[in-house]
Amino acid sequence: MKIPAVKGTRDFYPKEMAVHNFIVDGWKAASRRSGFEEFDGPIFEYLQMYQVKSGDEIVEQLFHLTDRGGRELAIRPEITPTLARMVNQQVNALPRPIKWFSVPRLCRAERPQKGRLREFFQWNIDIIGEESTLADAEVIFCAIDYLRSTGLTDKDIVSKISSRKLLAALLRNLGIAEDKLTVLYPILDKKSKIPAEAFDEMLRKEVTDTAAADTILKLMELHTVDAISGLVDLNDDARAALSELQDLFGILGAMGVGAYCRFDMSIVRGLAYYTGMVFEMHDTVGNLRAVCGGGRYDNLLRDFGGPAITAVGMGMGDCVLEILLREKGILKDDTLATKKLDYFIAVAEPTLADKAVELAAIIRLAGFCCEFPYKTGGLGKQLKQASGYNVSRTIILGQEFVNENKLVVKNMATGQQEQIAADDFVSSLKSAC
RNA sequence: GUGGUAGUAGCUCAGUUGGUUAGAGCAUCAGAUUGUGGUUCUGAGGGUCGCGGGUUCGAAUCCCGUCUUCCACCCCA
Repeated sequence: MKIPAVKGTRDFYPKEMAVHNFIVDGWKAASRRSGFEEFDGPIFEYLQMYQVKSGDEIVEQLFHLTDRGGRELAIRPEITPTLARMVNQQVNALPRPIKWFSVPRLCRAERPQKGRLREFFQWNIDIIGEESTLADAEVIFCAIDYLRSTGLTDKDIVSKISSRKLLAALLRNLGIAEDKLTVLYPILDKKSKIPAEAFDEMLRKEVTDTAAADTILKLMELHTVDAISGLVDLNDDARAALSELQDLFGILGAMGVGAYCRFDMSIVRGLAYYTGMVFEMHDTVGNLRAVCGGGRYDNLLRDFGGPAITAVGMGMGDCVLEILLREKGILKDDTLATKKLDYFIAVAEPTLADKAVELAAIIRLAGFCCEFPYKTGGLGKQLKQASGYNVSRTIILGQEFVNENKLVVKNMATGQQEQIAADDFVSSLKSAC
């Protein structure tokens, strides 16, 4: 009986694995460049962990199970609660600021579609315990640093940045009640995702004051921080938030990634827990869903039973990223080798087959990648095999080994070959490591 | 959860108004090639036509159901 792969999952054959590793290796390298340390947790947690800050709808999109001890568990749909739990457990012992990253495998029981599967990987970086705008800047910088390292430019991607703190202050200034804010965030977040008329209607349903709604609509169109003060009167909170944003853009400019960054009031993020800077990165063409998103959240650790410590972080999924990298021609099929050997040993004299195994083992123990053929057919066939294996050098064991203990070492790129005494070759391996 | 789309070899796809033994390219394996590789030529293997039911003398083809894919909606941590 043939059992199919589960809906919304992927199989990583060596070819796909090479692509996956290309992405993950890039993520990890960028994280380390900015001084983040890697962590990971279990792939399942108590179901309750994901009910703390989410409603029932989100819990429905969870893969959950009951174990034999009756524990209600869920496969992790995100790593942030695990991060909060882990940090809380050792919060007094960890040196600040805590700069951690992770590349967890996550599962969500959603309907699969373009750029979204039921099982995926997500790069997360977080800085915990640092209030300075420098931390906000580092998170954004690190994400841009990675994308730039793949070959994407400021023509391809843009980081849209805003501030919940600023938005909240402006909305309060317009007479929006405090409890209305959390209702309004998810609506404002849809601004660039739905037709203008539909957005207009949704907004006016919640904001009955026509003048206030008009002002909100104008605010959402703004793309420079300075334009805000021309549009509305600023109170102290708004001025403080504005100055923070200006700081942030100043730092990003000084870090050399200003061209990737743009102020965009319409970036709100649907989630309630963001309290400060929020950002999303998109392809400039705008066909795809966000490549990554994040922001500052002040209450996360506290929500999970810890102290009130501020944090800032972001997540980047592998699905949209891979689509983008393919669209931009950065990832192509057959550009990534699934196998690469330093040496392949070809056997020209069938009696030397055992010698090939011995020599291969010596080369491997010296730290090099090496294979020998299982079947010693024609030499031509073995060289063909070596070509397929992406080999740098092929060692031919033949008559000269029988007569003079010499190896033929063939450079597979140039086709040139030379004879080397077997003992010299082995000692050169040892001196190389 | 809702709507649409498609499903034929490992992959990409042909397959006539329903009609004999379902084909091609690529890939794989073997041979040409018993001391020299990526090319070329020859051959071979590989199919429950997604699965189940129905209509029919006869179904890859028509109908129903189901699973899966892709796309959009809901949602997006």
